[in-house]
Amino acid sequence: MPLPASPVLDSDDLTGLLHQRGQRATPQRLVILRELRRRERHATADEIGQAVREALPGTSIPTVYATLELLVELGLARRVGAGSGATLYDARTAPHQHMVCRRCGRVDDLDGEVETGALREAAGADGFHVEGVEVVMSGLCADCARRGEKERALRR
Amino acid sequence: MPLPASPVLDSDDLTGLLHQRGQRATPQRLVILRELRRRERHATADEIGQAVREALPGTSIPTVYATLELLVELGLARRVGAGSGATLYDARTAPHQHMVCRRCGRVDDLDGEVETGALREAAGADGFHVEGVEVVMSGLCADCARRGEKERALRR
DNA sequence: ATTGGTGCAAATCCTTTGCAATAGC
DNA sequence: GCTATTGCAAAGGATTTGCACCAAT
Repeated sequence: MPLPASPVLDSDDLTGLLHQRGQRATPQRLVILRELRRRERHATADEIGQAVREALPGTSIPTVYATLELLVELGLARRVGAGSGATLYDARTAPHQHMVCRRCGRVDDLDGEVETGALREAAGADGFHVEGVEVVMSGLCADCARRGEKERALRR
Repeated sequence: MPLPASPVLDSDDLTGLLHQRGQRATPQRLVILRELRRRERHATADEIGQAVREALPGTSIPTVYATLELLVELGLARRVGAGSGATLYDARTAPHQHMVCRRCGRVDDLDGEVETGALREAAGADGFHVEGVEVVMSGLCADCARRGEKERALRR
Protein backbone atom coordinates (compact mmCIF):
# COMPACT_ATOMS: atom_id res chain seq x y z
CA MET A 1 0.00 0.00 0.00
CA PRO A 2 1.25 3.54 -0.73
CA LEU A 3 1.87 5.57 2.28
CA PRO A 4 -0.52 7.56 4.38
CA ALA A 5 -1.40 10.72 2.55
CA SER A 6 0.89 13.36 3.87
CA PRO A 7 1.35 16.08 1.32
CA VAL A 8 4.81 17.03 2.38
CA LEU A 9 7.11 14.99 4.46
CA ASP A 10 10.32 16.63 5.51
CA SER A 11 13.76 15.16 5.78
CA ASP A 12 13.34 14.35 9.42
CA ASP A 13 10.54 12.03 8.51
CA LEU A 14 12.84 10.22 6.15
CA THR A 15 15.28 9.82 9.02
CA GLY A 16 12.58 8.25 11.15
CA LEU A 17 11.38 6.00 8.38
CA LEU A 18 14.87 4.70 7.81
CA HIS A 19 15.55 4.12 11.49
CA GLN A 20 12.36 2.14 11.81
CA ARG A 21 13.79 -0.22 9.24
CA GLY A 22 17.22 -0.36 10.86
CA GLN A 23 18.70 1.74 8.09
CA ARG A 24 20.87 4.82 8.24
CA ALA A 25 20.03 8.41 7.55
CA THR A 26 23.05 9.49 5.55
CA PRO A 27 23.51 12.99 4.20
CA GLN A 28 23.39 11.55 0.67
CA ARG A 29 19.94 10.15 1.23
CA LEU A 30 18.58 13.32 2.75
CA VAL A 31 19.95 15.50 0.00
CA ILE A 32 18.77 13.20 -2.77
CA LEU A 33 15.23 13.30 -1.45
CA ARG A 34 15.41 17.04 -1.04
CA GLU A 35 16.63 17.52 -4.60
CA LEU A 36 14.02 15.22 -6.04
CA ARG A 37 11.36 17.20 -4.23
CA ARG A 38 12.73 20.58 -5.11
CA ARG A 39 11.93 19.93 -8.76
CA GLU A 40 8.22 19.84 -9.27
CA ARG A 41 8.91 17.48 -12.10
CA HIS A 42 10.27 14.03 -12.86
CA ALA A 43 14.02 13.74 -13.15
CA THR A 44 16.58 11.21 -14.25
CA ALA A 45 19.07 9.65 -11.88
CA ASP A 46 21.78 11.55 -13.67
CA GLU A 47 20.08 14.92 -13.26
CA ILE A 48 19.59 14.28 -9.57
CA GLY A 49 23.19 13.19 -9.28
CA GLN A 50 24.45 16.43 -10.76
CA ALA A 51 22.24 18.52 -8.52
CA VAL A 52 23.19 16.57 -5.42
CA ARG A 53 26.88 16.95 -6.17
CA GLU A 54 26.54 20.70 -5.84
CA ALA A 55 25.59 20.32 -2.21
CA LEU A 56 27.52 17.15 -1.56
CA PRO A 57 30.47 16.83 -3.92
CA GLY A 58 31.62 13.32 -4.65
CA THR A 59 28.23 11.70 -4.37
CA SER A 60 28.40 8.79 -6.76
CA ILE A 61 25.96 7.58 -9.36
CA PRO A 62 25.55 4.12 -7.82
CA THR A 63 24.51 5.81 -4.60
CA VAL A 64 22.00 7.95 -6.43
CA TYR A 65 20.47 4.92 -8.10
CA ALA A 66 20.34 2.91 -4.91
CA THR A 67 18.77 5.78 -3.02
CA LEU A 68 16.14 6.55 -5.62
CA GLU A 69 15.18 2.91 -5.63
CA LEU A 70 15.00 3.02 -1.85
CA LEU A 71 12.75 6.06 -1.94
CA VAL A 72 10.42 4.24 -4.29
CA GLU A 73 10.28 1.33 -1.92
CA LEU A 74 9.50 3.70 0.93
CA GLY A 75 6.68 5.21 -1.09
CA LEU A 76 8.33 8.62 -1.30
CA ALA A 77 8.89 8.54 -5.03
CA ARG A 78 7.44 7.02 -8.16
CA ARG A 79 9.25 5.50 -11.06
CA VAL A 80 8.10 6.53 -14.48
CA GLY A 81 8.96 4.09 -17.19
CA ALA A 82 9.09 6.60 -19.99
CA GLY A 83 9.95 3.78 -22.32
CA SER A 84 12.44 5.76 -24.29
CA GLY A 85 15.73 6.50 -22.61
CA ALA A 86 16.37 6.75 -18.92
CA THR A 87 14.03 5.90 -16.09
CA LEU A 88 12.44 8.91 -14.47
CA TYR A 89 11.81 9.45 -10.80
CA ASP A 90 9.11 11.67 -9.47
CA ALA A 91 8.35 12.84 -5.94
CA ARG A 92 5.13 14.62 -6.79
CA THR A 93 2.35 13.39 -4.56
CA ALA A 94 -0.64 14.74 -6.48
CA PRO A 95 -2.16 12.15 -8.79
CA HIS A 96 -0.98 12.75 -12.32
CA GLN A 97 -0.08 10.79 -15.40
CA HIS A 98 2.49 11.08 -18.14
CA MET A 99 2.53 11.67 -21.86
CA VAL A 100 5.59 10.50 -23.75
CA CYS A 101 6.33 11.71 -27.25
CA ARG A 102 7.64 8.84 -29.32
CA ARG A 103 9.47 11.19 -31.64
CA CYS A 104 11.37 13.57 -29.36
CA GLY A 105 11.09 11.59 -26.13
CA ARG A 106 9.69 14.49 -24.18
CA VAL A 107 7.67 13.57 -21.12
CA ASP A 108 4.91 15.86 -19.93
CA ASP A 109 2.60 15.69 -16.98
CA LEU A 110 -1.13 15.56 -17.11
CA ASP A 111 -2.98 16.16 -13.90
CA GLY A 112 -5.85 13.88 -13.11
CA GLU A 113 -6.71 10.58 -11.62
CA VAL A 114 -7.57 7.32 -13.35
CA GLU A 115 -10.04 4.84 -11.95
CA THR A 116 -7.93 1.79 -11.24
CA GLY A 117 -9.92 0.22 -8.43
CA ALA A 118 -11.28 -2.65 -10.51
CA LEU A 119 -7.85 -3.31 -11.93
CA ARG A 120 -6.22 -3.38 -8.53
CA GLU A 121 -8.86 -5.73 -7.29
CA ALA A 122 -8.42 -8.09 -10.21
CA ALA A 123 -4.67 -8.10 -9.69
CA GLY A 124 -5.14 -8.76 -6.00
CA ALA A 125 -7.33 -11.74 -6.80
CA ASP A 126 -4.36 -13.13 -8.72
CA GLY A 127 -2.20 -12.84 -5.61
CA PHE A 128 -0.34 -9.83 -6.88
CA HIS A 129 0.38 -7.13 -4.30
CA VAL A 130 -0.17 -3.86 -6.11
CA GLU A 131 2.03 -1.02 -4.92
CA GLY A 132 1.50 1.47 -7.69
CA VAL A 133 -0.21 1.97 -11.00
CA GLU A 134 1.49 3.85 -13.80
CA VAL A 135 -0.48 5.23 -16.70
CA VAL A 136 1.60 6.35 -19.63
CA MET A 137 0.15 7.75 -22.81
CA SER A 138 2.31 7.59 -25.87
CA GLY A 139 1.96 9.46 -29.11
CA LEU A 140 3.16 12.70 -30.57
CA CYS A 141 3.55 15.94 -28.67
CA ALA A 142 2.06 19.06 -30.27
CA ASP A 143 5.38 20.15 -31.75
CA CYS A 144 6.24 16.81 -33.30
CA ALA A 145 2.74 16.34 -34.68
CA ARG A 146 3.03 19.69 -36.44
CA ARG A 147 6.46 18.82 -37.80
CA GLY A 148 5.15 15.48 -39.03
CA GLU A 149 2.42 17.17 -41.05
CA LYS A 150 4.96 19.40 -42.73
CA GLU A 151 7.19 16.53 -43.71
CA ARG A 152 4.33 14.57 -45.15
CA ALA A 153 3.32 17.60 -47.17
CA LEU A 154 6.83 18.04 -48.55
CA ARG A 155 7.05 14.46 -49.68
CA ARG A 156 4.19 14.92 -52.13
CA MET B 1 3.97 -26.53 -34.45
CA PRO B 2 1.65 -25.22 -37.17
CA LEU B 3 1.09 -21.53 -37.38
CA PRO B 4 -2.21 -20.46 -35.88
CA ALA B 5 -4.21 -18.35 -38.29
CA SER B 6 -3.82 -14.73 -37.40
CA PRO B 7 -6.99 -13.55 -35.73
CA VAL B 8 -6.97 -10.10 -37.18
CA LEU B 9 -4.65 -9.07 -39.92
CA ASP B 10 -2.48 -11.35 -41.97
CA SER B 11 0.90 -10.68 -43.48
CA ASP B 12 -0.57 -9.49 -46.73
CA ASP B 13 -2.19 -6.65 -44.88
CA LEU B 14 1.19 -5.64 -43.57
CA THR B 15 2.44 -5.61 -47.13
CA GLY B 16 -0.34 -3.30 -48.16
CA LEU B 17 0.15 -1.04 -45.19
CA LEU B 18 3.81 -0.67 -45.99
CA HIS B 19 3.27 0.01 -49.65
CA GLN B 20 0.80 2.74 -48.81
CA ARG B 21 3.61 4.46 -47.01
CA GLY B 22 6.11 3.89 -49.77
CA GLN B 23 7.92 1.29 -47.70
CA ARG B 24 9.02 -2.22 -48.59
CA ALA B 25 7.58 -5.54 -47.56
CA THR B 26 10.72 -7.48 -46.76
CA PRO B 27 10.72 -11.08 -45.59
CA GLN B 28 12.27 -9.93 -42.32
CA ARG B 29 9.32 -7.67 -41.60
CA LEU B 30 6.75 -10.29 -42.46
CA VAL B 31 8.42 -12.94 -40.34
CA ILE B 32 8.95 -10.64 -37.39
CA LEU B 33 5.27 -9.77 -37.32
CA ARG B 34 4.33 -13.42 -37.68
CA GLU B 35 6.60 -14.43 -34.81
CA LEU B 36 5.36 -11.67 -32.57
CA ARG B 37 1.81 -12.82 -33.22
CA ARG B 38 2.53 -16.48 -32.80
CA ARG B 39 3.30 -15.88 -29.14
CA GLU B 40 0.18 -14.94 -27.32
CA ARG B 41 2.39 -13.03 -24.96
CA HIS B 42 4.76 -10.08 -24.86
CA ALA B 43 8.31 -10.75 -25.97
CA THR B 44 11.66 -9.01 -25.94
CA ALA B 45 13.43 -7.95 -29.11
CA ASP B 46 16.02 -10.59 -28.39
CA GLU B 47 13.46 -13.39 -28.07
CA ILE B 48 11.86 -12.39 -31.33
CA GLY B 49 15.27 -12.19 -32.95
CA GLN B 50 16.10 -15.76 -31.97
CA ALA B 51 12.78 -17.08 -33.19
CA VAL B 52 13.01 -15.19 -36.46
CA ARG B 53 16.49 -16.51 -37.12
CA GLU B 54 15.11 -20.04 -37.24
CA ALA B 55 13.03 -19.17 -40.26
CA LEU B 56 15.33 -16.51 -41.63
CA PRO B 57 18.93 -17.12 -40.53
CA GLY B 58 21.12 -14.07 -40.35
CA THR B 59 18.40 -11.65 -39.39
CA SER B 60 20.15 -9.03 -37.32
CA ILE B 61 19.23 -7.46 -34.04
CA PRO B 62 19.19 -3.90 -35.38
CA THR B 63 16.66 -5.02 -37.96
CA VAL B 64 14.52 -6.61 -35.29
CA TYR B 65 14.51 -3.43 -33.24
CA ALA B 66 13.76 -1.24 -36.21
CA THR B 67 10.94 -3.48 -37.33
CA LEU B 68 9.32 -3.77 -33.93
CA GLU B 69 9.39 -0.02 -33.65
CA LEU B 70 7.84 0.20 -37.10
CA LEU B 71 5.07 -2.21 -36.13
CA VAL B 72 4.29 -0.03 -33.13
CA GLU B 73 4.05 2.97 -35.38
CA LEU B 74 1.72 1.07 -37.68
CA GLY B 75 -0.44 0.17 -34.71
CA LEU B 76 0.21 -3.56 -35.04
CA ALA B 77 2.10 -3.89 -31.77
CA ARG B 78 2.30 -2.27 -28.36
CA ARG B 79 5.38 -1.44 -26.39
CA VAL B 80 5.35 -2.38 -22.75
CA GLY B 81 7.77 -0.42 -20.63
CA ALA B 82 8.25 -3.04 -17.96
CA GLY B 83 10.62 -0.70 -16.21
CA SER B 84 13.03 -3.37 -15.23
CA GLY B 85 15.14 -4.88 -17.95
CA ALA B 86 14.28 -5.00 -21.62
CA THR B 87 11.39 -3.39 -23.42
CA LEU B 88 8.61 -5.78 -24.28
CA TYR B 89 6.57 -5.88 -27.45
CA ASP B 90 3.09 -7.27 -27.65
CA ALA B 91 0.86 -7.97 -30.63
CA ARG B 92 -2.19 -9.01 -28.60
CA THR B 93 -5.17 -7.06 -29.75
CA ALA B 94 -7.49 -7.72 -26.82
CA PRO B 95 -7.35 -4.98 -24.19
CA HIS B 96 -5.19 -6.05 -21.33
CA GLN B 97 -2.78 -4.56 -18.84
CA HIS B 98 0.45 -5.61 -17.22
CA MET B 99 1.70 -6.38 -13.73
CA VAL B 100 5.42 -6.11 -13.13
CA CYS B 101 7.03 -7.66 -10.08
CA ARG B 102 9.68 -5.32 -8.74
CA ARG B 103 11.55 -8.16 -7.15
CA CYS B 104 11.85 -10.84 -9.84
CA GLY B 105 10.96 -8.71 -12.84
CA ARG B 106 8.23 -11.04 -14.02
CA VAL B 107 5.56 -9.48 -16.20
CA ASP B 108 2.06 -10.93 -16.21
CA ASP B 109 -1.02 -10.04 -18.16
CA LEU B 110 -4.30 -8.98 -16.69
CA ASP B 111 -7.27 -8.95 -18.99
CA GLY B 112 -9.56 -6.00 -18.79
CA GLU B 113 -10.03 -2.51 -19.98
CA VAL B 114 -9.36 0.76 -18.22
CA GLU B 115 -11.47 3.84 -18.75
CA THR B 116 -9.07 6.33 -20.29
CA GLY B 117 -11.46 8.47 -22.28
CA ALA B 118 -11.22 11.48 -20.01
CA LEU B 119 -7.45 11.21 -19.95
CA ARG B 120 -7.18 11.01 -23.73
CA GLU B 121 -9.42 14.00 -24.05
CA ALA B 122 -7.37 16.02 -21.60
CA ALA B 123 -4.20 15.11 -23.44
CA GLY B 124 -5.77 16.04 -26.74
CA ALA B 125 -6.71 19.43 -25.37
CA ASP B 126 -3.00 19.93 -24.71
CA GLY B 127 -2.25 19.27 -28.36
CA PHE B 128 -0.90 15.82 -27.71
CA HIS B 129 -1.86 13.14 -30.24
CA VAL B 130 -2.52 10.04 -28.18
CA GLU B 131 -1.70 6.79 -29.93
CA GLY B 132 -1.81 4.40 -27.04
CA VAL B 133 -2.28 4.19 -23.31
CA GLU B 134 -0.21 1.79 -21.25
CA VAL B 135 -1.26 0.83 -17.76
CA VAL B 136 1.39 -0.91 -15.74
CA MET B 137 0.89 -2.05 -12.17
CA SER B 138 3.96 -2.59 -10.12
CA GLY B 139 4.34 -4.46 -6.88
CA LEU B 140 5.10 -7.98 -5.81
CA CYS B 141 3.96 -11.12 -7.54
CA ALA B 142 2.42 -13.82 -5.39
CA ASP B 143 5.66 -15.79 -5.15
CA CYS B 144 7.82 -12.85 -4.17
CA ALA B 145 5.30 -11.58 -1.65
CA ARG B 146 5.34 -14.95 0.07
CA ARG B 147 9.13 -15.05 0.05
CA GLY B 148 9.23 -11.54 1.47
CA GLU B 149 7.07 -12.55 4.43
CA LYS B 150 9.37 -15.41 5.23
CA GLU B 151 12.46 -13.25 5.18
CA ARG B 152 10.88 -10.65 7.40
CA ALA B 153 9.90 -13.39 9.83
CA LEU B 154 13.43 -14.78 9.93
CA ARG B 155 14.95 -11.42 10.70
CA ARG B 156 13.04 -11.17 13.96
C1' DA C 1 17.65 2.01 -61.76
C1' DT C 2 16.36 3.84 -57.43
C1' DT C 3 16.65 4.16 -52.84
C1' DG C 4 14.92 1.83 -48.72
C1' DG C 5 16.62 -2.06 -45.84
C1' DT C 6 19.80 -5.07 -44.09
C1' DG C 7 23.91 -6.96 -41.59
C1' DC C 8 27.97 -6.15 -39.26
C1' DA C 9 30.75 -4.14 -35.85
C1' DA C 10 31.31 -0.80 -32.85
C1' DA C 11 29.56 2.89 -30.05
C1' DT C 12 26.56 4.72 -26.62
C1' DC C 13 23.79 4.95 -22.91
C1' DC C 14 21.78 3.45 -18.59
C1' DT C 15 22.26 0.71 -14.63
C1' DT C 16 24.38 -2.64 -11.63
C1' DT C 17 28.25 -5.13 -9.27
C1' DG C 18 32.45 -6.12 -6.51
C1' DC C 19 35.18 -4.56 -3.13
C1' DA C 20 37.98 -1.76 0.02
C1' DA C 21 37.34 2.32 2.77
C1' DT C 22 34.20 5.17 5.65
C1' DA C 23 30.92 6.67 8.76
C1' DG C 24 26.20 6.08 11.17
C1' DC C 25 24.35 3.95 14.97
C1' DG D 1 32.82 -1.57 17.42
C1' DC D 2 29.73 -3.40 14.30
C1' DT D 3 27.98 -3.33 9.79
C1' DA D 4 25.28 -0.48 6.54
C1' DT D 5 26.64 2.63 3.05
C1' DT D 6 29.64 4.81 0.20
C1' DG D 7 32.85 5.75 -3.96
C1' DC D 8 35.45 3.92 -7.47
C1' DA D 9 36.21 1.38 -11.43
C1' DA D 10 34.66 -1.76 -14.18
C1' DA D 11 31.23 -4.90 -16.02
C1' DG D 12 26.89 -5.77 -18.04
C1' DG D 13 22.79 -5.20 -20.91
C1' DA D 14 19.89 -3.06 -24.07
C1' DT D 15 19.46 -0.26 -27.91
C1' DT D 16 21.31 2.64 -31.61
C1' DT D 17 24.58 4.30 -35.23
C1' DG D 18 27.52 4.40 -39.39
C1' DC D 19 28.41 2.46 -43.40
C1' DA D 20 28.92 -0.64 -47.37
C1' DC D 21 26.19 -3.99 -49.71
C1' DC D 22 21.80 -5.91 -51.27
C1' DA D 23 17.25 -6.32 -52.86
C1' DA D 24 12.19 -4.73 -53.34
C1' DT D 25 9.76 -1.88 -56.23
